[in-house]
Amino acid sequence: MAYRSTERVKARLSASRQRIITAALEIMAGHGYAGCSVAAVAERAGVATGTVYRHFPTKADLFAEVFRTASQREVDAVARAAAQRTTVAAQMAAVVETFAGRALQSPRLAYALLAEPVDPAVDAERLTFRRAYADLIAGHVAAGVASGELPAQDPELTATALVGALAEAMVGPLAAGVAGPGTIPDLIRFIHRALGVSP
Amino acid sequence: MAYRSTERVKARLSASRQRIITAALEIMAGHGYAGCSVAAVAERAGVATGTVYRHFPTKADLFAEVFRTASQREVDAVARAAAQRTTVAAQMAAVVETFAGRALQSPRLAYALLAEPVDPAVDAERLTFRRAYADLIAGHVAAGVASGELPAQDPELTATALVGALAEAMVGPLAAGVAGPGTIPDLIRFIHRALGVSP
DNA sequence: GCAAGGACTGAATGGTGGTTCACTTCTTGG
DNA sequence: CCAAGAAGTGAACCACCATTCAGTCCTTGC
Repeated sequence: MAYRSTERVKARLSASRQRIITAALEIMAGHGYAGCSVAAVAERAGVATGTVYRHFPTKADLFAEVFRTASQREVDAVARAAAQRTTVAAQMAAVVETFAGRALQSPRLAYALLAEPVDPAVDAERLTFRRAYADLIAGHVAAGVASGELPAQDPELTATALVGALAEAMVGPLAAGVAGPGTIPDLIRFIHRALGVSP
Repeated sequence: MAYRSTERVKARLSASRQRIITAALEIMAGHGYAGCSVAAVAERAGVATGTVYRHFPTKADLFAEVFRTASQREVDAVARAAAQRTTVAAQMAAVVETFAGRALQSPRLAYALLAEPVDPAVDAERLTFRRAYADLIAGHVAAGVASGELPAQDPELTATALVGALAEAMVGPLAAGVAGPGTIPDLIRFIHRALGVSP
């Protein structure tokens, strides 16, 4: 045997794979999923289209990973912001502010992640994205119920419904490019009421 | 001139057009939007594919109308159910029960109308669907705020968020085919809290 | 019955874009 | 430097389907 993959090659492969994912993310942020042909991603990553298929079996697999990466980043940011607060009320305010703030910062990407039409296989990844948010929120809600800060309720259902409310409330502003100044505070008030935070 | 379209022909044309819409709806209810090739719709309607294009300029136009028809039916049913109640609390309970009940009755269709990936042009029609629900809810909320049954709030934002909550809460059950027995009552409680209905 | 003109047909067309693969280039151990 | 084998290339391929259109069938008023 005259060839065995070495560390240096492994690193280059991994870097190449990463560049493809990054390129896909950048195109999504600029032109949405609709602008993400495999050829365009490859060109931006500086590789040939065929090379994309050395790293991902299908386009759907590539974008499943792209969605996973982007989602993780968003969920982490929101989780980090919430973790710095002590009451559930403050935690949920942080969730809304962070989620909405970041979405409005990159509206095209947020739209792609939240609502843009995509292949069914990629759509499935979106479910886990929303699920991750729901889990995050459900954790805080359950803690709030346990501590008595919130009234008794099903944390899962509350969290799911809140994720839907948050996403739906952002679709309009994302399409418009900006949110009215009252939107975020109003949304926080809505969510506090929905949680049963005592006024 | 030896030919002028007569009533009988007009009626046949209109019936044919209607059959195409109905066929599309039936296929959506059975196999989702994904199963709705023009050829499949035409076959089910008992016409040739070309005939579809004598009634609709493009597939997107056909499905815009299909979505509009189906949506209107849903919104009307929900509006009718809500109109029979007198308090906002009862009206919103009726909204949830009717919306969720009907969705669970035809889960595939509900999924197609709510969340399935579709052409952007058809997706736009979906926005008006959600908008119609939001307007319906916003009307009741505004009345409730005016009468003092609900605390001060932006009825538009509340309604939008509630539509999102409702839709999101249904996606899981729709995928599963059934909702847990507590889902609908819990959802009603959630929505009552979110509206600020006094307990 | 017949001419005019619309309705209907469905096989052929065409555009799109994901996927492949024969070939080239690079990497490795000896 | 060489042979073996992997990585990279990108033009060609192909499947899928919406859309078209030349030919056929119907309907109408005379």
